[in-house]
Amino acid sequence: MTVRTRVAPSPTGDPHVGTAYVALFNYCFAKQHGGEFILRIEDTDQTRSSSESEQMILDALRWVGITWDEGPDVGGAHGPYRQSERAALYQEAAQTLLDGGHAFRCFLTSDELTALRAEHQQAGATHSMVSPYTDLSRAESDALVAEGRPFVIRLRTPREGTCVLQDRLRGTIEVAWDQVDQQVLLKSDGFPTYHLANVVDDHHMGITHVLRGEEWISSAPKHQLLYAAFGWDMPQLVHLPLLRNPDKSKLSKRKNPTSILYYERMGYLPEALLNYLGRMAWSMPDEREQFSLDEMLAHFDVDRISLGGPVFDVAKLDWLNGVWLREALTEAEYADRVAQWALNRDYLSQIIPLVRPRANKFSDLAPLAGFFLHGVMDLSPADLQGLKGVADDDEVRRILTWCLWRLDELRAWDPDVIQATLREMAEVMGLKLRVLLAPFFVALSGQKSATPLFQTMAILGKDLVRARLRHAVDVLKPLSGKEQGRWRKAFDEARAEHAASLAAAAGPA
RNA sequence: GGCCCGUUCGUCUAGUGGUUAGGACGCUGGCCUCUCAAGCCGGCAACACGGGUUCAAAUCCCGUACGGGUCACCA
Repeated sequence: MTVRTRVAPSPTGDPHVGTAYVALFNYCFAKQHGGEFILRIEDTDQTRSSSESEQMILDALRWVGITWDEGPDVGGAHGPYRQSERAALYQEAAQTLLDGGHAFRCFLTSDELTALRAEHQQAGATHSMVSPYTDLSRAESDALVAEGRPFVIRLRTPREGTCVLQDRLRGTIEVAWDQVDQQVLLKSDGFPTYHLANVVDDHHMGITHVLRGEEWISSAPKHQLLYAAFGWDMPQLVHLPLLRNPDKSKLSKRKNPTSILYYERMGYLPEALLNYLGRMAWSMPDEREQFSLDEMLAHFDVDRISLGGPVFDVAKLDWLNGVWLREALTEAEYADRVAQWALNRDYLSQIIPLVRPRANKFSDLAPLAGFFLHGVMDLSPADLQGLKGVADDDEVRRILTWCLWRLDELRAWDPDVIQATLREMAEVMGLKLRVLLAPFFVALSGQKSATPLFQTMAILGKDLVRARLRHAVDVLKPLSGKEQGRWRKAFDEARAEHAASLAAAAGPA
């Protein structure tokens, strides 16, 4: 049997380092067994998935140096590799489950569901929730469908006994069946949830080993149930420990840069980033720190994965990247990489329109545009103090924090959108645009004035902007947990108020 | 809160019954040196706790504590 593994990202945002981490382990495992590694796009969430995100994820994985044998862009014998293009398969699978009595239609509306959930919680129940439609006869169920009642298809779970699972790294895991919920398999929009699509695809794509994040352990019983219902062999499960923030929580962009694009932008070598990810939860048998993908592949041993969740430590990544830069590249390669990074026609041509009006000679460019080549800016509190129209440190922190939150919601990232957003924030906060923008110039360029802000932000990119703004806040005083809560509430209220006043102004004439 | 997973220096880790518990990052002292890095040499620093099992436990078992995940028509 050929070993086949996969990574199955959901195209709902920036390419995450966690995706590269999981991909790396899957890749190494498959390749070292002479197997195949597949990339599948899990875009069953119609409201959040986007093709831009999919493209970014593919590009980012390629950038770090991971390649796949089958995938949406390279094809393969088990396609299509995008779940949105496999809808019929899931419909059919759901029907099979329904017919076999392994699933049932649930006609609960979302309001009813919410109410039920609240009740369930209130009662302090220690088992999972059971739908009132669980035991509806097929005839009754069909009748409701004929009436046109919307429904979802849920998994029928045993209410007693114990589910026994095997995890390659953790051994036997036992879960009482009454803890397993009647997971929605097919949503009312006809799309499958992760659980159904994942099992169906892994089977049809011949996946033999599933290396995935630890967060999936608790849903493994459902998956096992599905495999059994279909009469399929279940792949071997390997739950990898989750990458963590310094505070040990699951790595999140609120607390740590998580986008691969950020690391690319900061000037890390893809080889170094991948090398670093390979050091997360794993080590070379001889404990050497620096190794290439091929070297990792040659020595990889899935059973030597350690289980404590590793903290993603940028300081060590910096050191490792430095080792690559100093020792692994020739000078010529080094020059090429620098050019590739930022000193290229493409990047310069974005910057030049902004600095050309301001420069009288090329040597003016360094002070004018040097910040385009920086990581986070080297700031002291004084740099952010005494800005005209800004009351105090807390106001600067509040401006940056609120705008950061608002900016995080943006999908598009271009000068117009940024401009509209910041103008809106000025209104929300009751500040003149000029005043609101003042801290931005300092945070982003290190100077009180710089190139036009909105274009500048667009060029710097969302990730770097986020990092610099957050750094500026931290330089004054990091946001405490308490402030975070208070400010978030005030932020939401101010926005609601602003929206209301807009509505009133535009109201019926 | 229920359930599940985890726990070796601050961080990444080696270690699978007998080790002075090793390495790496960071921090720190020194050497080198036109400065700063880099490099080299040294230092600080860990088996969460409590019970067992055993001649012997970081390693096996049980509890406790702590951390994490999960309880969505998101993945």
